Amino acid sequence: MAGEIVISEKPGDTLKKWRTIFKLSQKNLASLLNVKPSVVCDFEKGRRASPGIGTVRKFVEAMVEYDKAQGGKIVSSMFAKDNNNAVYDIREFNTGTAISKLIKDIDGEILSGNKDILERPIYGYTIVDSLKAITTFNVFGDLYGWSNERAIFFSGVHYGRSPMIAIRAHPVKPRVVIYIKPKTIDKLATKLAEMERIVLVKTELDEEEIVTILKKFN
Amino acid sequence: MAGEIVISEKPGDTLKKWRTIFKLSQKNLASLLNVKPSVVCDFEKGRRASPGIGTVRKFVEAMVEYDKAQGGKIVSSMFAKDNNNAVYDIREFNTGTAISKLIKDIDGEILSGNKDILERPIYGYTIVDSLKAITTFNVFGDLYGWSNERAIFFSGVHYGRSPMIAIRAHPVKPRVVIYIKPKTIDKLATKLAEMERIVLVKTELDEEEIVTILKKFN
DNA sequence: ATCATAATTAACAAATTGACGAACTCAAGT
DNA sequence: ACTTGAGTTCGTCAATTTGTTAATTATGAT
Repeated sequence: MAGEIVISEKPGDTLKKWRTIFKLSQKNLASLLNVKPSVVCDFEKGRRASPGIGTVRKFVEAMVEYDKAQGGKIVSSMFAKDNNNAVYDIREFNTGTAISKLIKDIDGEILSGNKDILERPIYGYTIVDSLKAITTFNVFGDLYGWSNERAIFFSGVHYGRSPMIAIRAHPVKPRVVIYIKPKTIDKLATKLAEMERIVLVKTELDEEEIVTILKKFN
Repeated sequence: MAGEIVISEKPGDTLKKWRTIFKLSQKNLASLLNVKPSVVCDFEKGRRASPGIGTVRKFVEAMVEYDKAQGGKIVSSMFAKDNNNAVYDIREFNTGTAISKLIKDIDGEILSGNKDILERPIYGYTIVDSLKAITTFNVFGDLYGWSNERAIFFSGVHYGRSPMIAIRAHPVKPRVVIYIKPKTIDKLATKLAEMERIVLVKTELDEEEIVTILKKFN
């Protein structure tokens, strides 16, 4: 998002694109930024050839935070494009939860990854149907504001290669990756997890059971 | 790179990080930008809190072009970390070559992807050992300056899933993906190619033969 | 201790940005 | 035909950036 704006020859157009994605009017966005609507328009229309990165940051942050306040619908919708719901569940915690607690609660088995980060907190999770995820959306969506302080569950995992490869290719990485009832685990997957310093976990619980357990988290 | 600079709380530090990665002194970089060294220092030290995105672009472009002029060593080294050479060959063309010509010359068979882009030009290629690539480096390296007007060859391909998934997860995509002597082609790979509007090609030539042929390209 | 090179800082002019407000266009409603 | 909402254009102006020069401080190497 921020990067895209900087790179594009017409930053204003990109800015506008994102504003419309977030379903904001110039007026709305302006009020989020505590400026007048004409300011937003000037930027979109490219009146300022080279806006400062501070301005870009403000725009991006305002939109992401606005969405978050609305329940993160836009962000979520990037996951679940086309109603083809690849995202089984997605939630943010209000307070951090230790990785180790989450693993214990879902009866997970650690397959690989850095054990020295097990006490770090995470602030949310996403349960993804691997295959659907890959075929229906831009994998993680290049969304600024997505922290890596979160866990990602993958269901429908065969060897566990593909999800880890997608993660490897992506600039923003989760802290924990959990495979739901994987058939087997490819050696490459564990190796990649180690390289990315991600904790790789498997669980034999199904999606429903996991959601029930995670409901208790706050 | 550009995005990283914008997002980081200390853009100056990030700028410096990249300058050192490209092994440039402030003086060197300044001369590439046709400014005095003190300007570079001012940015790195954060004396200019919010540089314009044009400035950021200039910095990034200067560094990448400088590297390219030196033979693209830094860029290449991002590919071939640890001397674990996953990149068999990498080159830029001076003039564009039509995708169709390249495919014909390497005796390629089109598996899937948009045929309406076959006459578009590409400006370089990379031959990658898939497995090594995934295990040894940040896949494509988040490097600005990498155009998507290029072809990527993958050798050591089994089903063709993994390379396409990596591409799907990555924001910058090549125009053409060529599998070198694949065992078989997974349906998912062709589907992803279509979705990404990438031309997916296979060839039975080996790396050496391909390089010989591409040597003639300019 | 000295010389050269790299990096930092300060002081300053010119250009640009960031913001405002007022006037204006361009649909949609009603 | 009138009103409302959304978006555009533009003159204005303080604050900031962009760039210069010159002086000062590390950091090495001999």
